[in-house]
Amino acid sequence: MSTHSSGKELFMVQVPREVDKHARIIEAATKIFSQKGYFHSKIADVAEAAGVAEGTIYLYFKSKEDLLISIFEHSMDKFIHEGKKELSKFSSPEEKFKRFVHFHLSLVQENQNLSHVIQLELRQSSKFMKEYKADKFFDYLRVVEEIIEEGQKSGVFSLKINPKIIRRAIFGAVDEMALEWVLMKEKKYTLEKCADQLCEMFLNGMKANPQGSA
Amino acid sequence: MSTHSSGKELFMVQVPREVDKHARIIEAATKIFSQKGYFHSKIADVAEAAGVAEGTIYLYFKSKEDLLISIFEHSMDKFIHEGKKELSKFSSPEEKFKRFVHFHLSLVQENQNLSHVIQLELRQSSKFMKEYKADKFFDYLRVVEEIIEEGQKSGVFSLKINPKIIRRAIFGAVDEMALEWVLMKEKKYTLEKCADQLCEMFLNGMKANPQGSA
Amino acid sequence: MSTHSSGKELFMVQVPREVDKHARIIEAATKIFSQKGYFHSKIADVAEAAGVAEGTIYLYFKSKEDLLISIFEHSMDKFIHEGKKELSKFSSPEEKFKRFVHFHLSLVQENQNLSHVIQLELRQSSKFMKEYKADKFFDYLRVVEEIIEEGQKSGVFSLKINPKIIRRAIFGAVDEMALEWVLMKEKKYTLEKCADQLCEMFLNGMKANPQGSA
Amino acid sequence: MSTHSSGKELFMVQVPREVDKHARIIEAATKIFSQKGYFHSKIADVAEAAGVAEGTIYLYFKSKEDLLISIFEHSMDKFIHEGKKELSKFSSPEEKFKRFVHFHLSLVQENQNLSHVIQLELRQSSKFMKEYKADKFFDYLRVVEEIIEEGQKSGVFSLKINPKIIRRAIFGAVDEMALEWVLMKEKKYTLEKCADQLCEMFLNGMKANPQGSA
DNA sequence: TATGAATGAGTGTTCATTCAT
DNA sequence: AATGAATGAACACTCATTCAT
Repeated sequence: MSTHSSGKELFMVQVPREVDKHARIIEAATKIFSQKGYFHSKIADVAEAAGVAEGTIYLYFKSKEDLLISIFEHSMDKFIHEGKKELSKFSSPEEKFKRFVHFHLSLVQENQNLSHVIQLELRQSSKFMKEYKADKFFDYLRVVEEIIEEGQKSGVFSLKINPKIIRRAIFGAVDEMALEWVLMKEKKYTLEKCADQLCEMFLNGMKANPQGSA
Repeated sequence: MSTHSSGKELFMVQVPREVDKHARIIEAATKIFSQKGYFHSKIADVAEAAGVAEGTIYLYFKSKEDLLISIFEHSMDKFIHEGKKELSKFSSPEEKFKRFVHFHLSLVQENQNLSHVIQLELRQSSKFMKEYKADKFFDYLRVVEEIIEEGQKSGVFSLKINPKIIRRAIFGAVDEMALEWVLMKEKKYTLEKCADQLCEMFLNGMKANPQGSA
Repeated sequence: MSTHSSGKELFMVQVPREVDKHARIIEAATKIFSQKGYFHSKIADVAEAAGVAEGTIYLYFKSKEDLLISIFEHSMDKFIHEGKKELSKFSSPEEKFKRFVHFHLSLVQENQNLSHVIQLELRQSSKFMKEYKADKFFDYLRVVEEIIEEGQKSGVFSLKINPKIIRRAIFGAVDEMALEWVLMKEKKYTLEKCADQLCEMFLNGMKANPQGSA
Repeated sequence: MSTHSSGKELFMVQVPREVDKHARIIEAATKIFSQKGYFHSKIADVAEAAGVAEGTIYLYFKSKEDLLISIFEHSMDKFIHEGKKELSKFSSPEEKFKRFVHFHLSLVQENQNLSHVIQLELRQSSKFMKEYKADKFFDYLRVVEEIIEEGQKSGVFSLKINPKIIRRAIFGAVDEMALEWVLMKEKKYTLEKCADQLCEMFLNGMKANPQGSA
């Protein structure tokens, strides 16, 4: 869309900023919400950042809360889809696991504002906490769960592991890691480094005991 | 508590129930904030729950935000102190680690409202995020870090582990676990079970390689 | 009406459906205003009911208030004209009076939405209250006044009656009657019945004293 | 209440304007609503006129609409009560009728703003139109109905009169009269004069035919 | 100390009106 | 002429905070 904007202007001079207001508002809101926090952000702030009038926001979103939730919905589908595609390139569960960790962390790195909003601000919406969280979020968790189960079946991950419990622990670890990194002002280490450390520990931790050896 | 208040007044005329009130307000705020969320909670709600007038809250706390932060401060000192005491009973880093996980999870279990506030609501305060988080929260993280370092020194934990990174991953995993458990309506498994799974995985994950094998 | 529109276009190319639209908007506004009240009606509602775009309304009416006032103007000319025509069929003042009451009530009955708007919503317009009311409305009142005066001259109505005062009382009675009837959900009696009762009372009330006494 | 305000200030300097804020707000709202119309009146206008802060209004009234309805409720009880008391002084239905007309008109005269609000602005409230109107307003109408029925029983009013229909006609006539008078800038005649004209006409109109005489 | 009535700044949302197409 | 997306001024209502008692 934005990739051929220069070409567009050649013969469509009169469509100056009409490039999907919906997307522009989402983008602006993500930035503002992540900077100031949801409750401290005013609709006027978002409107200004998006370069539209306040009223325009209500043409695209029912309410401020709807806008917040839309940020989440808008991104999650894409991420889960991309994530699955990324993982499908690899067959070994260990490799998949590494890819998952790297993918999640790089996603956070590349979408820091969005991550911030999803991790922190979204919980301000009681509507979201009641209605949405389960669906999309558990889709995401299930990806981890499936990797673990696959590894257990192929004998590389210990059968002692309860995938339903550990999937959440892994998510928590990866996400907290990401959050720290996002909030960190002077980055002390790369996310790559973090990813490696995490993978090393988790893969070791879940490794099936080399029972045959004894 | 209030049953011997008349006796108290005999020799503590000037501290009749204020100490009591401070605590009662903290307690009420913790409950209300965790139920409704910080921004959706009104000072009037807290006042009612604490059984005091709205104005009274301002005799003990500078502002609503100050009250929120006070909840954190009030509890962290106690928890870190208790945590260190608990851990000091054990000498092996592995045992200490297990204790830490169990201690944190049981703390969450016994103080669900407080956990909720600290984990979610506190981040609403920009003042907290800027000024406080580092101090008390990192004190808490440092406990984990020290256990890891101790384990590395004594040769039970791998030297490949970067304590500064992994401490946060562990905290994230344990805390997310706890959060899930707190939010779970029908508890599908005990926190003990979770703790065991976490310990198993982390201890395996951090274990020093059986060097002798090479 | 719309059935011969193709023929119309043959020699009236420049007035294709505008006349139609003006009327359609008036009609739609009358319906919407009477259903929801003037302030609770949105231009968007009227536009939808009229089957035109919002902006189109502003091609025919200066403002929402102008639209409201136009409803009144549009109908009053017709009604006064029809009323006078109807009354002119009768010569006796008493008969004229009866006709007037019946005519007004049947007008209300047949144009309930319009009546509602004129009786209730129109007063929301300060412009109307200041500028218009006098003109058209007093034209209407004058019809009653003239009947009374005529009756007084011909000796059937008492000279004690002050036509300027009583015309308004009569209008108020008839109109309140009509209003009640319009708002009444289950019609308890016909407007004919009401008209008869009103005429009976007013005609008796205005009747000249039995002159023989002097 | 307001009659001894000067005396009050002598020894109650510190209760300067505390004289029933509820009443002061009602009074201010009545004035503002009648001057500008309900929808054109802002809460800020009412607050300023009442000498209170905007928020204070919401301590006494749930909403702007509630305030409007309260104006009505607050006055109707009093008026109906006073009206019945006034009427009870007289026994002849004709005299009662005259009293009713004079009472209503003088009420309007003395409470012009209030009359305006009740007659015009109140209808803006859909809540009122649905829930309240029936109750209090019909109480008022019933007073007229009872007078008519009493007169019919005692033989002074014609049995041809349907009290349920005529009560409304009378109310409409009296009220329209009052409304005209309220809106009239230069009063062309006294309300007394109007009252006399109305009574004369209605009493004649309802009079039982002197059947025996013929 | 304790109260809670009063304050008034602050903001999400609406909707009549405009104007580029 | 017709459209309807965009505008932005306007306003009811909330609620943290104050302060007279």
